[in-house]
Amino acid sequence: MASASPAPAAAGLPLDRILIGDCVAHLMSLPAQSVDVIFADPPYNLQLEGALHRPDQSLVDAVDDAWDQFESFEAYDDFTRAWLAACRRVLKPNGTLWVIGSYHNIFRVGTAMQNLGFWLLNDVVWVKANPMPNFRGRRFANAHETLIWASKGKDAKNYTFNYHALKAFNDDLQMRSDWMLPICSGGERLKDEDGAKVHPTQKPESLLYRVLLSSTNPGDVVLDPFFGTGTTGVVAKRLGRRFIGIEREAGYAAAAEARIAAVEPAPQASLGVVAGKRTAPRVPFGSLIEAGLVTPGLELTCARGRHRAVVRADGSLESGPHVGSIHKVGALVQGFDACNGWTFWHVEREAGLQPIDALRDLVRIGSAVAAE
Amino acid sequence: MASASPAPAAAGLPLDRILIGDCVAHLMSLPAQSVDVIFADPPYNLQLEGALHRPDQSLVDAVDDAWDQFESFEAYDDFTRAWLAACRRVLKPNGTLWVIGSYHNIFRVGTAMQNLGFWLLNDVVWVKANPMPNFRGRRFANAHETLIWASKGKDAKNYTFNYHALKAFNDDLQMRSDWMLPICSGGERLKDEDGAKVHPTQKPESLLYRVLLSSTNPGDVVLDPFFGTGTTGVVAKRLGRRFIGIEREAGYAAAAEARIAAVEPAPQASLGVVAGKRTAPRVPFGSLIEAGLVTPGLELTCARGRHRAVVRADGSLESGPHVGSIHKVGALVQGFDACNGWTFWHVEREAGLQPIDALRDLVRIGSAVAAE
DNA sequence: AGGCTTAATGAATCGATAG
DNA sequence: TCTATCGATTCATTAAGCC
Repeated sequence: MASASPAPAAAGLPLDRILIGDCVAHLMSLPAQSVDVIFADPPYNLQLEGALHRPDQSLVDAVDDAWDQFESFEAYDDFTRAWLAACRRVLKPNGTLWVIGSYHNIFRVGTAMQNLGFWLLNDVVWVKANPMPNFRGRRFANAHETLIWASKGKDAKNYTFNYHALKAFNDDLQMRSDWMLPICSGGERLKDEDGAKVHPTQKPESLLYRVLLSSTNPGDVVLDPFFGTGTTGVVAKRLGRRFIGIEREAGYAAAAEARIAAVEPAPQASLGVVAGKRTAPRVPFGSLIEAGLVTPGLELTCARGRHRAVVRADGSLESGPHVGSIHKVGALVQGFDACNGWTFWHVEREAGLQPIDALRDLVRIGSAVAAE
Repeated sequence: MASASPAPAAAGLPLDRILIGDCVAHLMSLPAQSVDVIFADPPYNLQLEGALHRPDQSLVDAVDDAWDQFESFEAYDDFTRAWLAACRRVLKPNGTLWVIGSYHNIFRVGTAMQNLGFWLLNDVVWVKANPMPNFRGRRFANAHETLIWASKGKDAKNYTFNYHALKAFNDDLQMRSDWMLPICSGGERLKDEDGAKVHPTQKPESLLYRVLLSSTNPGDVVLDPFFGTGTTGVVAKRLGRRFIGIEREAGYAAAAEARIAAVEPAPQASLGVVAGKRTAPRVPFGSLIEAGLVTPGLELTCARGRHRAVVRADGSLESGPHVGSIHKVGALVQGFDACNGWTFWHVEREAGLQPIDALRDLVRIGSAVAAE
């Protein structure tokens, strides 16, 4: 699976593979506008000095790897602009980019993203259920990290956001920008033979699960330019998404490859996401008349019975002086600029008042059955 | 109390007063290295277009004031650098600076702070207990704002941080970087004769209470260059700190002055407002999947085994034609309007059928155990 | 008074499609 | 590219109104 050779320029993507080497070089060799989502966990530029001990004098295993060392803010900014620009080229016009970071680097990353034209959709805070405490008592316990989610530009509005799936996931309340999740520990945390952490900043699968569930569809291509030990690949495989990993250190890539190979994908049938009305086939009001569910002359009312209108043969409504579509007349009788006539207007049924939206559902089910 | 005359250059500070005018000009007339803490709530540079309506067609009262309009990122950056540099001069060597913002501006502010030499101590997220929802279903609900807390430089280590006071405040757990607090509403929110809000972005006193309690001592001087309606002054007076407010709009300053005059310095009386314990974290059904306690494809049944449903990867259930949350599908299969999915749906375990609510308890215990 | 229902509102970068 | 139309979308809290 792992490979050090650059991907062919325009002949398809190296799907479900890990490219070993510098991410900017590899990104430049991938076709433009070819991936759906990018998740990036770049070096945080932690700027630590000296060793940190816990109150019991044990040593904290800090992130002091060479890849996290930069000479200056300018050097870090140069690095950041380079990989962000390379990612931008590879991203589809309606793709989105996720970046995770801490206060050490996230402000510089966010600024660079805005300067490159990315349009910020949300910042999301990963609130850690079990963060490392602050041992010196000189600051607040650093209990969160920040993710930035962005589209390619202000006018790129057709990005993927599985709103209803996330809402169902969250017990029918819309998902918020604060996610409380435990850090990566226990059996999920990769350890070597000595019990040492394989990677100092392995992200929990739960975090990537929520990222990919919200912003990708099954079959989408997810690229991770700082693949590390491959959490992005693990969750992508489990959720039926394709991944492309780029990792500079062969040791991390090897650990990732073995880890991903052991993953069992979720059953295909369970991968569907809850769809909203936006994805349902459009049914004009006139179809209800054609289907015989509504007859010309029928009186519609609002839920309270305050407003009334009569159905005309051409699918328009008439209410006093107002004539027009179900939406237009609904807006006019209320004095609003706009109105969703499907949920505003009701018909009298045995069970009481019913929105005409329910009749539309009947038409949809009917045509689905007829199509089989 | 309010005054438009500049403060004398070196003859003491205009304590407990509001200076009306541009903050950079006023800051330049104050003595260098003279204030202990600065709290700044600058314009966020929201870039709104068009009107936003709620689903009930009511209009969202947006922040469209002239003071929040900037021509470009460059103009906003110039503005930011100017006030930050002026603040830096006035700050004592061991003083600290707080800035609050949202994803629209906070990345630029944080970058500018680092570039000017400020040393970031923490970023703190104000998680809103009751944020405004997302009305169009196209993003995550923007449920937090970010504060940056910084010292004057890497070597300025003798700043004030009342670690033990905060720990006692937080039920003997060290204070974390995520603060859940309600937005400013009710009697605390300033309204004019017509019932309209006096300031569009009034901050809650509980937020300033925590800021000043953590990073100032009684008698310290707190400066706020974007004073608005004076929440910083209110809390400073209540906590026995001195304040200097700078505000460009005389109307805001007048409201602040009247508000502060009515404040009784009585710390203990206000403690109860903010000392409220964080309630048990809500665990949505999706978290059980993220935690691996439930896998996509698993079959759930009701207690009698009459109804069955399959778990999907997005945290929804599927039962015949019904797809949706645990609650929605529970209601649909029974023909009810509502259902508590947590107690209705069960999983097969060695000990027999078990409600999924028991698994939720495991998630809560798991994060608590991991935190120890 | 008290309990219930209805209305109001908050730092918001909040469409898609056919013609 | 612009315009008109269709029609999708909300949570917690406070306050007011109504029996």
